[in-house]
Amino acid sequence: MLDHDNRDDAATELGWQAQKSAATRNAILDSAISCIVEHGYRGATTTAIAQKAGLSRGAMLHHFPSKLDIVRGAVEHLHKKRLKAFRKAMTRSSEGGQDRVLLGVDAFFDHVRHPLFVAFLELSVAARTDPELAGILKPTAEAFEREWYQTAKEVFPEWQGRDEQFDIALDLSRYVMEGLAISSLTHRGGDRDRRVLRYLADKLHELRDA
Amino acid sequence: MLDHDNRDDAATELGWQAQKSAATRNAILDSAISCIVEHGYRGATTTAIAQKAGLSRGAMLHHFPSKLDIVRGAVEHLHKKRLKAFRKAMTRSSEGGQDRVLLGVDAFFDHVRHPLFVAFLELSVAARTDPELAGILKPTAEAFEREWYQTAKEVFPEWQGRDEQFDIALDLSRYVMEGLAISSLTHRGGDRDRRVLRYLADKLHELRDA
DNA sequence: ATTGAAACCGACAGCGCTGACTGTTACTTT
DNA sequence: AAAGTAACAGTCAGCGCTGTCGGTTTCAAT
Repeated sequence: MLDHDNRDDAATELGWQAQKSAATRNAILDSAISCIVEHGYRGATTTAIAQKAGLSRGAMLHHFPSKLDIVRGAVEHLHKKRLKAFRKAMTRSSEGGQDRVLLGVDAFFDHVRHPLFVAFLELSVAARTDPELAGILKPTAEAFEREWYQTAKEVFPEWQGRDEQFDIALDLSRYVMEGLAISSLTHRGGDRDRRVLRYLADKLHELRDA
Repeated sequence: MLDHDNRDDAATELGWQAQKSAATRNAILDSAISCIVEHGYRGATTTAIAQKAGLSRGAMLHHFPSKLDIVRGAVEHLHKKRLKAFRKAMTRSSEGGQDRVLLGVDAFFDHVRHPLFVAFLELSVAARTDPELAGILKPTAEAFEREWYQTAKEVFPEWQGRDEQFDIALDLSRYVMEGLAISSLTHRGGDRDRRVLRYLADKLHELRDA
């Protein structure tokens, strides 16, 4: 009765249906994020999401009864992926034993140029004029920020005891990076952007060694 | 034939109709910007714009045949208003003879917290996924940046001859400010933001006196 | 094998937005 | 005074998006 085909594989443990269900749910949420990146939040229609996910609208609305449910799931999904990517980039940058600050700056810069950040930006802007979305996004964004802060602290233990400088370094980096990211939406940043990043890295060194 | 009622008043010189036409055109463009701030770019429908401007949709479509025409006008309108506000704030800050850098930082910070900047941000983000809007916005944004740069140079003549430091100071300020502005869409910036601004002002002093 | 449920599809009605059209009033020209 | 033009209003059809509903196939349980 309960002995013949489970308990050996973490994947099949759930049974075929549940497994497939989880797979299509993931496909839908990935598609939703892609569509937000590609068409903007308001342009990410259920039709487009279903099409890119490879199923019919009816099927999709079986997994997520309404568009708001998709958004809820997508925001959560995005949060996890973004945090994971950030962790990976940061820990990898901490392994190359050279200039950890410089590597961190590069990793962070890649982070804000990544499509996942674009999706988050799109959601943030849309949430400003969409109370329902704001209600979904706000707690998740706050959680992200906390975990992001925690991760940064773990990756850079050499700032131990210099809390104030570290906070300033983090905030400064974040604002410069995000400002750079949105500005690069309209204008093509070339040498001047690189110069600012070099200056930023310089100041981060100062803050660490001060 | 050409002697009886013009040539005396700059306002009536245009005649009643042309004058009223210009007034309603302005009202429409103001309303468009307001609606973008209030409902986002995609939410700024012709219905909402006409209503807030105080006329019927039909009347509005007499002045601007299509929505794209409204957008064209609004972008231009926004550009002028933003530049004017920036100039005013900057020159005013340069008059108070105390710490010009600090006053400039404050003025700039006010600038990115102003609704006009929100409108511009909304347009920038929307333009990422809307080629038609991008075609309208891009040249105007580039012009704004050039004139903005020029104004800054005029207002702060004491940086004369320190071009590289000045460019870094400007870019740094801009990215920090804009990053701060978009971050404040989601999270409530309190003391930490003030601390970063103080740090920024500090570094600007360094750049000037280095 | 049969019953039940879950994944999936296609069609439908409702709604908001856009742009085109006709009609009305006020001003301008000769 | 009459003809012409500009400002304005209201209605209409077309289109895309959302959410609901009935129908079909595939898996799971007895």
